[in-house]
Amino acid sequence: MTEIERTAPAGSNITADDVAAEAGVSRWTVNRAFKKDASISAKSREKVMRAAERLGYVPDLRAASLASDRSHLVALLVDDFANPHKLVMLETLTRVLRRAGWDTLLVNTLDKEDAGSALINASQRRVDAVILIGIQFDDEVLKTAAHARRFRKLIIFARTSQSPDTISIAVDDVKAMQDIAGYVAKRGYRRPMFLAGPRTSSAHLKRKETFMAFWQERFGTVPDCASVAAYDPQLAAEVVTAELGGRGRSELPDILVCENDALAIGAMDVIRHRLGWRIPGDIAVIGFDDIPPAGGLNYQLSSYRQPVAEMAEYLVEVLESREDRDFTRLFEGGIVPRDSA
Amino acid sequence: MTEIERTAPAGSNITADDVAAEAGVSRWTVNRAFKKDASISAKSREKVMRAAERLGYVPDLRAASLASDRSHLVALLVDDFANPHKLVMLETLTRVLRRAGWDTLLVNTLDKEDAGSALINASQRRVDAVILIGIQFDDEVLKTAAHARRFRKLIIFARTSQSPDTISIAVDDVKAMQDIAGYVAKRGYRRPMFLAGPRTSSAHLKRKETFMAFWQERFGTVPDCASVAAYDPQLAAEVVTAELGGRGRSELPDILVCENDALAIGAMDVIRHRLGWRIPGDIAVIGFDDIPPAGGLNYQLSSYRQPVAEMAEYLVEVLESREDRDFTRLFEGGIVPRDSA
DNA sequence: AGACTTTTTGCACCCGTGAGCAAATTTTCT
DNA sequence: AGAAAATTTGCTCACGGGTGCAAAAAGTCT
Repeated sequence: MTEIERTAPAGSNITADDVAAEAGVSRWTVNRAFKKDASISAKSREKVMRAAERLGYVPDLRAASLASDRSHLVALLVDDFANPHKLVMLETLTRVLRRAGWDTLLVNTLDKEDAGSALINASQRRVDAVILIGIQFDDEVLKTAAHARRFRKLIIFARTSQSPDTISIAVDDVKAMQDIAGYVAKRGYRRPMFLAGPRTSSAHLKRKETFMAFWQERFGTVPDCASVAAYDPQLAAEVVTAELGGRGRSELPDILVCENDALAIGAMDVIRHRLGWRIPGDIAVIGFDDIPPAGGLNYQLSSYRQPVAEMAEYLVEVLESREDRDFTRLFEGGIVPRDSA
Repeated sequence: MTEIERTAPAGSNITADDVAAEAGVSRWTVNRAFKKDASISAKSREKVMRAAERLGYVPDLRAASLASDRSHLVALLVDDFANPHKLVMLETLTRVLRRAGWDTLLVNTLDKEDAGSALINASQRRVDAVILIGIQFDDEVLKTAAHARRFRKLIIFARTSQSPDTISIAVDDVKAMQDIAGYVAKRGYRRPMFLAGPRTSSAHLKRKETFMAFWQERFGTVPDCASVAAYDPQLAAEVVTAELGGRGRSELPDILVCENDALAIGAMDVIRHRLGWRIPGDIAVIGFDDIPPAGGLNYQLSSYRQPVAEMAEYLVEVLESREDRDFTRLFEGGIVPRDSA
């Protein structure tokens, strides 16, 4: 190796020491140059940055994280990839987090048993926080999490949980579902059927309960109800076929209130193409989440939009705050009326 | 702090030293216990694991990565969240990678200008490889990548690139499109129109060119062609409206060959609901990727399925191999015929 | 049992950076 | 100019674990 070698040979390891030598300062000055709000003169920073540029140096975040005990890294645990809404959430979260200087580890929680090992996975990378956006995180899993916990914050996003040591950032499901129920009633529907998703003990959506309670109180009747094992349009299609197939028009509910759009879309497909009814003529449909296809020409699905971006911004605030007590922060969205109901 | 403190107080930092003390061995024996294929007796491993369990110890992968220069971490750069196929790819990749012991950093490349800084981002985490699954990575970006490169491998997934130092893992677009063109011809369609996605200089899909060439050679005519600025159903809808709106039935192409399903689905929506034609009666549609809704009741879209899981398995092989020359590995999928064409 | 081979264990040194303090330098004020 | 205050810089020690070798322990053979 000659001394002339200046430009970074691809793959080599330029460290702060190399830059320090090049710039004629100490290693610590180099590190300070890369740190915002560090105590360093504009002149030396400039000098360092120039040298770093020449050598192709970027600080090693592993070492930084090791030394400072802050990784600026979060783990996103996801298990529910059949729901198109997940793509929206992933996009929003990664965008907002990255803008704020946070990196995201995407962990696919393969199945329920796997949730625990996914948490250990995250622990080993020493993430600052774990964010759960999935459905199969029950109390048991969360308890495991609390045990082997090597991260400061456990955040449930877009869902609320009663578990201790857990932060929830979600839409106010009760308020939202009351809005929907009110909308359904006001539009004159009187024989609703509720299409629910899977039930988990923790991190529960209170949508079904709220709707049922509302309806019973208002009209004294208990609506029909069906449940789907996952937020998957195809599964929803099967359930709706089983429920509504063979019914005459008069036996049909007048509206299908769905726990979210993934279910609603599967239901709409069945209603139109397998059962041959028209929407909203024969039966109306309303969903939740306002996923992209809901606004498309084909579905024109009335839905409820969560302020996902706003929730993500708040998530960043939570990550950046020092305190780590548990709490729940609720947001409010709004109904997006379209043709389907 | 008393000496009685045994169980890990949540958030504290148990290190290999602590476990070593607890198990009555040296720190290195502890680390060996956690390393597969390490030179350690079954007895001491057992002893160590028991102690680790008691204290709630898990090895720190930051430190491991720092010391060994292997992070077992990859960065996934994604920019194209409007395409539902991305969700499938994300699911498959994260699942397969995790099974093989690799963690995934999901980086949302906000826009074209941002691609460079996304790469630096990944570099700072010292990932072992960067995987690109997006559309806006042009030669310039890739050149930047090659420059500031702190990772061993740059892999373009589900797309091919001519860039040097770049590994491509993709479906054989030429072969695939020839299959599709053959299928279209055999089904008797004679006035196709091609709906293409955005063009990028590098990492190009050769689908359009292949289809055009095939058709010209076979029938001597050059099919109509339209182009959409992103793989987004909504954008596709606009383009198709502009192209086909106002045409009479006889002026219509008899089939719309789409570069992928995201475009096809947007096109189908317009054709049915805005233009009022029937599929495949008035105009047929064929896509690419076989995204979930393609198989749903509503679309029943004929498409081409890529062996994504198989490609992901191969990706793992590439990650695990030592050599880092550039090459391209092509896979073969197959047409999934449905009602739309 | 003694000599030799194989397995297991311990150790020095290194990976690249941060926190916090003391020394050096610059700026400000009288 | 000289002293005090403010800013900048360098340094020690620490973060947690991997590499490769040497010492120790265990197993094998005659």
